[in-house]
Amino acid sequence: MNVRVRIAPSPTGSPHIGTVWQALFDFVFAKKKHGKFILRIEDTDRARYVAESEQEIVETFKWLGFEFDEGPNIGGDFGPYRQSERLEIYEKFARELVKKGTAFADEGAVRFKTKKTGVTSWHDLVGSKLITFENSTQDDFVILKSDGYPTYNFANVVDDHLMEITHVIRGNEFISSTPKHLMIYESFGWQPPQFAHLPVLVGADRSKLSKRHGAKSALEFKKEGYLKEAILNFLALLGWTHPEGREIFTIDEMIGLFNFKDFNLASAFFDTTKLDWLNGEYIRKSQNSKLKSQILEYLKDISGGAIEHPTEQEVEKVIPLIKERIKKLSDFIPLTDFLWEKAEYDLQIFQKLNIKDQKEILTKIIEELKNMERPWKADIFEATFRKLAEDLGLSAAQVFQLIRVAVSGQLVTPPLFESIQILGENETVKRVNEVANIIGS
RNA sequence: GGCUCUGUCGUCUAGGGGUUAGGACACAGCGUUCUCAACGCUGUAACACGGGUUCGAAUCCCGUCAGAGCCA
Repeated sequence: MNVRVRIAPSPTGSPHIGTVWQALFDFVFAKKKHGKFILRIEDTDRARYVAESEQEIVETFKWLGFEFDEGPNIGGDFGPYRQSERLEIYEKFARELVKKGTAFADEGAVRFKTKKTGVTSWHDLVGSKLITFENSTQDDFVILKSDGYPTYNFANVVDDHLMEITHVIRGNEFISSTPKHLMIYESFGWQPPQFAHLPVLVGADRSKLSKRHGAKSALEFKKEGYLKEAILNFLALLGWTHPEGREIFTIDEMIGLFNFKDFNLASAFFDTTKLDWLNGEYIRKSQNSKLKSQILEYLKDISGGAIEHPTEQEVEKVIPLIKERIKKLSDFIPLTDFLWEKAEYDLQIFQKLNIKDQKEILTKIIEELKNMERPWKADIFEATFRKLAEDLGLSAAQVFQLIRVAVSGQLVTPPLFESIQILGENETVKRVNEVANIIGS
């Protein structure tokens, strides 16, 4: 059997993380079965239609690597994959059902006549279980609205059949409408696909993640400095478990091992705490050269154009210093900007140091800096200021921390010696001098 | 309200008749340390509740409760 799986988002806004989570399993299953992954735009809800979101859907999937085999392309023709351009098809099939007697006209709309006896059931792939509905609970339902647009229930079935979809993988909010879908397949005499109803992702209030509840779009995560590899890995961990219990794995590894039977049926709370950790893990194990281009690309992205500083060489130099200190690409900025920009000083910060006579100490530090042979060497730098600390009756940590704040205006920076090396001898002395001048005794 | 799905540490989860209920994140403590990280070690923390079956139930069955979804 040639497996064909579709993801069918509605263009009601930039796809949020719940949609991406669904798409991940659609994609992984299709690849696992060496089948086709298809994108279809379900735009029959005209009230909520947002034109740009079609492009955002394509852009998001492309960014995450969900290459689809069939579907619209950026800037290309959405035509056949957009339901709004297939209205005559739904109308034709609705008429066919009326002719067969399983649907009837009702105040301008067309309504499907459900079976009222017996049961409708199917074997759901997720959790491998039988789900059964009494047909007596299924009311007649509208398939074609009076404005000529099909309802979700109808368009979905017709398109899935026409596109020869073999596996319908979607959220379990559709479990209740599946008996309706099955009845439509039956009255056409069509072979229904297999169903896999995934649990839904929920937000802090335990209700389904949605834009209305402030669910972030996938592209916002990109803006916040998350790597796509980390996002994908994190999403995979919600509901699915690697057979060896591994927490870190690639999508390719997942494709080889995936099975719906192993899915956890409970809805998962989307909590980014672990995503932050995973993102840090991915950054730490990234090759320096790769991380360099990721950071440069990120900086360019958020500034919306070319940037002067940091340059490629500057980023390269600083990467070993920050690699273990950033969880997100965005963390790069506050940690390093004092290196390429003028440091800003809030004098209150010096009080937090809990060191007396700072002006005098800074003067001594400047003296040492001026006497030190250039270029400064890390070991000599360290020995010099350890000695100075001892002479002043201070701990080495106190002296280093004072230099740190004097040079950066911050309590937290990358390692001091290395930072100063990037800053340069002249700039370092200049900054310490400035601080010594503005600080009170 | 009817129907359906789901309940294991704070979060993501493993397990699925006999386990000290395992792991990861987070959190706390200790170590290392020029700050912060990273790293290492240690710790706190869970089977929703009630019945039943059984020698034995977190695990199987029934009910209750709770949450979610769809429909009205």
